[in-house]
Amino acid sequence: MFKFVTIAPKNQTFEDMAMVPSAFFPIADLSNYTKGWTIRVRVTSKSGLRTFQSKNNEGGKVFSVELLDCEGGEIKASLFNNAVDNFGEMLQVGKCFTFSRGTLKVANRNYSTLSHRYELTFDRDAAVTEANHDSIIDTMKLHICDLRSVQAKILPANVDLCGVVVSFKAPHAFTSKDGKDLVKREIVLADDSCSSMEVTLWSDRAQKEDKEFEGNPVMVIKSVIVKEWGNGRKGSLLETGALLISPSIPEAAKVRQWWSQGGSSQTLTALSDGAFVGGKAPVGKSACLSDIRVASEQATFSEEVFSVVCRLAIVQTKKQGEEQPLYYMACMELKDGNKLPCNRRVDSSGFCAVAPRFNLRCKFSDCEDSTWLTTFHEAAKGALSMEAFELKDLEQNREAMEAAIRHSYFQQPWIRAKPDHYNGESRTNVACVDARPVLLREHGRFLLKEISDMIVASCSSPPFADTLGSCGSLADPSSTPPDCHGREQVPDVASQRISVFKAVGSPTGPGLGEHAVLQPLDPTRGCVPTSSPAEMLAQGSWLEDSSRLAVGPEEDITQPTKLAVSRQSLTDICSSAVSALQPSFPGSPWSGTTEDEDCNQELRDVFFRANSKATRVLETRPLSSVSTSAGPTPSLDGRQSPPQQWSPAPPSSCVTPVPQEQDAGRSKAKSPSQVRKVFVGGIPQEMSQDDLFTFFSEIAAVKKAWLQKFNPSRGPKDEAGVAPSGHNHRGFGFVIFYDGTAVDELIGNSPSKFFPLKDGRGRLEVKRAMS
DNA sequence: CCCCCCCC
Repeated sequence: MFKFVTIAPKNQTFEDMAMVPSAFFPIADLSNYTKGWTIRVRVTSKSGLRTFQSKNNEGGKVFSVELLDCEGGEIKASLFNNAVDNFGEMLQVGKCFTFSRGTLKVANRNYSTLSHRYELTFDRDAAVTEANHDSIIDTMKLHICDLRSVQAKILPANVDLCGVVVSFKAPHAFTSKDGKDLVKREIVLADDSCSSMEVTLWSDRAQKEDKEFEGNPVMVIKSVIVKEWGNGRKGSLLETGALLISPSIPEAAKVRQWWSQGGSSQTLTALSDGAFVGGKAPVGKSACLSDIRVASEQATFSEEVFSVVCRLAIVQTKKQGEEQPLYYMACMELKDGNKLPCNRRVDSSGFCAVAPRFNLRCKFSDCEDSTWLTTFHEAAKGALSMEAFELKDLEQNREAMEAAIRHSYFQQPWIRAKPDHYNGESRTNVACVDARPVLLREHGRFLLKEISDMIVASCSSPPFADTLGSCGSLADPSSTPPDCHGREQVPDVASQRISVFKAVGSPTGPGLGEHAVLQPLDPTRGCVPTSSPAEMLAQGSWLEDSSRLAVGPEEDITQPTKLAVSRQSLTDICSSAVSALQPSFPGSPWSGTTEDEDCNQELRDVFFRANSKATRVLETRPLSSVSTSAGPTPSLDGRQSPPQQWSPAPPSSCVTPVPQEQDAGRSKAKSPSQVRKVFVGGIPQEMSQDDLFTFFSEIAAVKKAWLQKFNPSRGPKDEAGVAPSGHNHRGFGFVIFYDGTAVDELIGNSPSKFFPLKDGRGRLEVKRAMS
């Protein structure tokens, strides 16, 4: 992955080579156990001087340098106050010095781009002398990484790049929101991994003459911070970094050659796509709530933002019987420097202008999972479609307040959620950073495309290879409907029908949609006649968003069978396609417009295309994670639902009213992912995440599998979380199956089961996951 | 002892 490149100074002599550096301590070995060390180093970068007000109100000043020694060790050093006076002028980039009498402390990962576990600080005791014999120390150390691998990095990432300047903008001067005058210039770099990324240069580097950027020069840029921006990734060259134009290093020559021998006309994969759909934060990856759960369990430093269409299920109004505050009074004064309100909590005396701001814990649900998200003011306004003062107006009456909140339950926002970070530490908490109305048209089309793609995929691959596997192993054959398998052998195109199901469930139960009852709905109209959520609630039930698409013979579905487990993504795509396309859905932009008809046509097209290919796609997940055996899905009262008439039903009658779940609100039920998740121990270091996935895929359909990495915050900086000993993971991991019955099959009632590895190198221990 | 990687 990393290429190790060093840039040697010119005129390196034999004498230099022969000079034994043993008198000097290797930077790489410095730690806070090292005493009496002296290092001999080259300054490879130097920051500007900063002044500050320390906590005891004394003024201070500091600047920092990066130091490189002859063995390639690098460390950051900060010089304070007296050291600034004594050595500030003397320390210049490119020159060599000996340093001693400094203090070592564990490096703060946030502020150091180097990989050293420690950093140095120097103050009045510091001893720094200029050294002459400097030529055995390289002038710079690069860890060049190609752009394609930047795409896969956990963000924010710090990388060194070597690429061709494929385009550049003019320098642009502006004032930041903190009042700083800044100049930036954006360039686009491309390399022989056939990828390109936008990188922002600052101040002097931005103000180099245009001609420096003309003619597709190769540039090496060291210390680029890569972040998610818009729908892509974008780099920014740090002050401590370096910009080399057309350097004489092998990497530059290689990229140059690639460019001149056809690279310039190749199609490049662009990592940067600044386009926003709206709003300031990144739109994020389209996901399900279970993806958020998995990401938060992994506790990485990922900045990934997830974009989920889901429903607001519950707001935490009480915690262990205690009423929870739903908003707080915040200072509305504008902060100096920028025009944003300071939002600090103020006491009841309120010395400055105050306004209520939401601070909620909200549970959101989608077709697969539910998750609690910290939901601050802006996002809460969107999720509740309510202003905080509307709630405060009811403060005399708590019940009215809670009722007002409940009124917003089952709204379907489009949220963006982001793992919460605090001082650079990743926390298991996830925050909802934004909630806004679903862009129904856009979302519906997106889903339609997925449906379409899946239908194509399921037609081209052996139909139901995986389904049959699952069906065979997971279902009780005696209770499987007889024609479930028979039909697949000889598909009778003419008799195939497409059915759209919606699952009807109670919103209060765990994992919304358990105890679901299937309703065949009208395929010929291409849309699902349904009641509005308000009507459903009035009936004491709710048309849950986990609608399913099933394509199959009519008779298969008129018997409300529990359908075989197959493709997970089918669950995903159906989760909102139908509601997004419901003309009757309140507020739908399609309502009563010609778009209404357009979208129905699209839906019809997709369904009929599927129909003509005689595809049979069955249900993807057990509709009840309580009952996992195959066979008829019982309705709530324990009776089998009667066969449904295959005819369009008027909206109000197409949904069977379902009584409120008796055990609504029970709290001990496992979430769907817990039921389907196992702990795997005894994993050899050579086993990769993909191997883990493959291993268990041979047993049952695996949704996700991952290895537990070392916590990067607890070790030397290494974004891959690799421990110093070269271990790739902690020897254990987790697997989530599509279906909880896989876990039952695997483990049964035993505390754990062992699975030998094929190559005889030990065995894996599988247990039920604790959470 | 500090800065918190700048902007759209």
